Amino acid sequence: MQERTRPVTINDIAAATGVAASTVSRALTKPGRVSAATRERIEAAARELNYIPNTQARALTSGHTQTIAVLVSDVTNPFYFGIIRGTHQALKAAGYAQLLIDSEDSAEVETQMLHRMRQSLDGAILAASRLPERALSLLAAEIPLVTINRNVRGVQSVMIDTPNGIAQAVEHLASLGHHDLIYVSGPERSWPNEARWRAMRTAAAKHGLQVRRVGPFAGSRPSGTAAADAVVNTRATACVVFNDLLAIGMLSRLAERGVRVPGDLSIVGCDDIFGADFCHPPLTTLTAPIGQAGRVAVAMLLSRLKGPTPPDAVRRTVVLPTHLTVRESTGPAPIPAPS
Amino acid sequence: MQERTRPVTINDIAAATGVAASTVSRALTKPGRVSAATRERIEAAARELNYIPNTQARALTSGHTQTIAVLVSDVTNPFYFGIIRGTHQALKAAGYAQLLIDSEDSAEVETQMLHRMRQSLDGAILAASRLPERALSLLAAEIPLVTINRNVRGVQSVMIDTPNGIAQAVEHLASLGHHDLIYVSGPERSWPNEARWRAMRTAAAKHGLQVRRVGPFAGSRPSGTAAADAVVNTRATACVVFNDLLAIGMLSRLAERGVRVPGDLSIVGCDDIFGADFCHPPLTTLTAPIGQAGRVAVAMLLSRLKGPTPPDAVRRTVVLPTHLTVRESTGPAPIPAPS
DNA sequence: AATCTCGTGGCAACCGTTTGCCATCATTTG
DNA sequence: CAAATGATGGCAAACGGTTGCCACGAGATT
Repeated sequence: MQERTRPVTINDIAAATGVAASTVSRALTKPGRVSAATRERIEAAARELNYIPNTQARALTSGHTQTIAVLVSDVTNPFYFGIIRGTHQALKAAGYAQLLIDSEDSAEVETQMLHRMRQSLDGAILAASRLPERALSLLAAEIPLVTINRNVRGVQSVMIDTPNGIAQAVEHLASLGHHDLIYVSGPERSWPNEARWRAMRTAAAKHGLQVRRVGPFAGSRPSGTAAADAVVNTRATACVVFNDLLAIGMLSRLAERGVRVPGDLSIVGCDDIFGADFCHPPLTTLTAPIGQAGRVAVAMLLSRLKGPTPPDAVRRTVVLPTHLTVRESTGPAPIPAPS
Repeated sequence: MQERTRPVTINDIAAATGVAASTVSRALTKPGRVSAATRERIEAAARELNYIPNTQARALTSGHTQTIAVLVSDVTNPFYFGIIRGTHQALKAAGYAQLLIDSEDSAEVETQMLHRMRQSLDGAILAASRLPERALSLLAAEIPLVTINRNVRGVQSVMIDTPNGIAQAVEHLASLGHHDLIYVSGPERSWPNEARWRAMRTAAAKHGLQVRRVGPFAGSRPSGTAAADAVVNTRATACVVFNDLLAIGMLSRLAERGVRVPGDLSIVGCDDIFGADFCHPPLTTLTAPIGQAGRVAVAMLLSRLKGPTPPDAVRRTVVLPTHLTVRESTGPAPIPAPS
């Protein structure tokens, strides 16, 4: 029925209460700055008129947009769902909006987007950045940044301690009698991938086990085919896989080839994403506190936006623990067939 | 090294080229309005200085924020991944930013958020709105809206034609010799849920099959337990389930109870979400073009934002076809045990 | 040759809010 | 009782663009 009405502004409130616009502004944003009496009158009027502050105008002077970008390298990767959920919750609770950006696995898109939007953002959370270290530092000087699973000097970060979990996984496999392990590598330039591989080697060494690596593979389901084939060729009896997505892809291929899991081959994934518990067989995996990672990242970012960077009060890096969740994709090492 | 530099403004460019700021503005936004020569000079300077227009300031006068909100009822529901991906792609291509909002399945949050942000948005896409029809119409008057899977007079929408797919599913089950069908119902107030149930009844009637309904259940994995138990009680031989998430939940419970799928019970899901192909057994399901739905929704919204609502040139409702993807959760009806 | 057009660019107001500075008045202090 | 102090509110200038209106000059028209 009614025309699209012009939104209520502070001027309308000022007119309604007979004070200046500046007083309205202060009453609404700096509670102590005006007398309690007038503040109440103004607040009443604001409620009455159903006033909603204009974010754009606010941002223009204050420089704060109340918006945080969350960058993921691929929105369809279930690993990020948890993160997105976590950041979303925390941001919403703090009154911030979440701008979701898919960097399409491209460092260029990542920089471009961040650079172009920097005036519209108060900060950004980088889940799995593909950026080289130098570019990341540079960017961090332009806009407040928190990375997830990426450790760069001078940039706050939340690290998921998968390496430590890897040790648990290797222990688990060792106790099942496996001697010959494979690490199925993810993308070469992925930071967590390298960390996992290093952890795997040290853990294997500690238990006196042999460990090799195949790959690199993309951390996606389709790559599972090639990965599975590669692993089968090695004749190893157990493997730890870069992430669950890849592991699930492998599962399909192995079923196709008639390789029994865990009868012939035990598999450990990483992350415990959606699906890891209902694939077949359910995946033994390193459960990562993904949602928490998102929430913590937001907390770090926001605390920095509030206090003007108290040098050390803000912790630079937070490490979140992981643990091994044993399901059905791991089992005793097969008795070697007499050759 | 360098201080956080003040961003380049239109005035800087004006100063650099010796023209007025207004001319710069026009050169950059209304190409025909200035002479080619000056425009080129200005563009060169803009490139040179690495000028990035300030979105907030632009929005203030123009009223356009180049931002579209995408509302989902639960970010962690894999059904929305596809939609989010689709909208994201399309929006990015058109130079819009995507603001992701989780309505937490609450009509109240939905209205609140939309209302509060309406000044910061050019429009919104509602994937699975929980809003009553009236509220939706009202909201549509406030801010350009496109709904997905929700048909309300006067509101543009993208409909996924699952009902038609249901007919295919019933046909499939009929051909496998099933006579006694169950529809496992989703949330009561869900629009698509009702549509699916209606389609199921007419399809069953057409084939002379018996069909009942159990539920309502939440469209989530945990609800699968109760749903599975309910279905087993009915002694039906086949069921169509509101969505894949619920179906996958049922699968787990059925395995636990020793009910074989499809040996004892055939199951058809809806949506073909991530995971439907690798659960156990892989789910026969109605494949919905989810990503496309997101893209189409964006296209509809943007075309309306451009042309000032050419009454009919903009189609009001677009229907997207679905098809049945047969995997391994459906099979021949069991031979009834002699009682 | 005088006028009409049109293309081009500048001026200045405006979008809604924030904020530095000043004026006012009441209260406290010496 | 005069002066200093502090609390409170108004004025006006930003913030970075956009846009209506006007002015100027060149080419076209009569």
